Amino acid sequence: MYKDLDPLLHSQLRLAIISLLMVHEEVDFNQIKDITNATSGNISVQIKKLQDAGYIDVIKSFKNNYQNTSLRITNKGIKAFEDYVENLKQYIKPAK
Amino acid sequence: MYKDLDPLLHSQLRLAIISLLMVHEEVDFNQIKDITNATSGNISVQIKKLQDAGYIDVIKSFKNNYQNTSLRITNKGIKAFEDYVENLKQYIKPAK
DNA sequence: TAAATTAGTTTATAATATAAACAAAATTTT
DNA sequence: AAAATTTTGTTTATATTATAAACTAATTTA
Repeated sequence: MYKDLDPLLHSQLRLAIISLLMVHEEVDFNQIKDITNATSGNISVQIKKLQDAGYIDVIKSFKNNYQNTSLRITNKGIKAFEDYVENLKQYIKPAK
Repeated sequence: MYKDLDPLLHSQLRLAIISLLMVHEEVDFNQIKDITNATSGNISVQIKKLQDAGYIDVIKSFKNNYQNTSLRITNKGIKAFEDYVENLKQYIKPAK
């Protein structure tokens, strides 16, 4: 009945990051910081976890002389998100 | 934009328990064990947390000579669940 | 050129989920 | 009827996780 929820996505900050990436083609570090109000350290750690899982691609470049870290969701990430939402529905839309 | 998710509900097992209680007037310890496949210890701890938060009432009685622990959701619990779901929607239904 | 800002990483800590070990009463087995 | 087993949980220990503090390195400003 209640399927397991992917622990990588069942985390407020990582879910917010993935959610942003489902809507915007590409999102960078500072946008995430502004929108989520999380600390840089926290964001950095969660990005690495999502990257290690193959859920996102991390693109490092330079923008007006500063380093820039940009993210894109992968197909694997999209699938994981969709599965997560599908499973989650069983919890939040309880039907008799 | 992304509102904080109540940490008490953003936990797979506690969410499953609350979800069950949103559907069934009263649910007992063993039903939770059967449905969730969680260990007794885990369930016991999570029940206490939900009780401490005032989200559920815990009714201890005897049923055919054995102790029986039964749960009911409180109004506060219902409100918390509804708020949680409302906030969660922003994460899982990302709109441009 | 010293101080401040930008952009992020690494490391430490605090909280949390989870299971293992334990307890107490009831039942079954020998 | 004593010993072993089952039922119904609780307490305690451990492993994982989320999060922030401390740090690094480059750039810009005073």
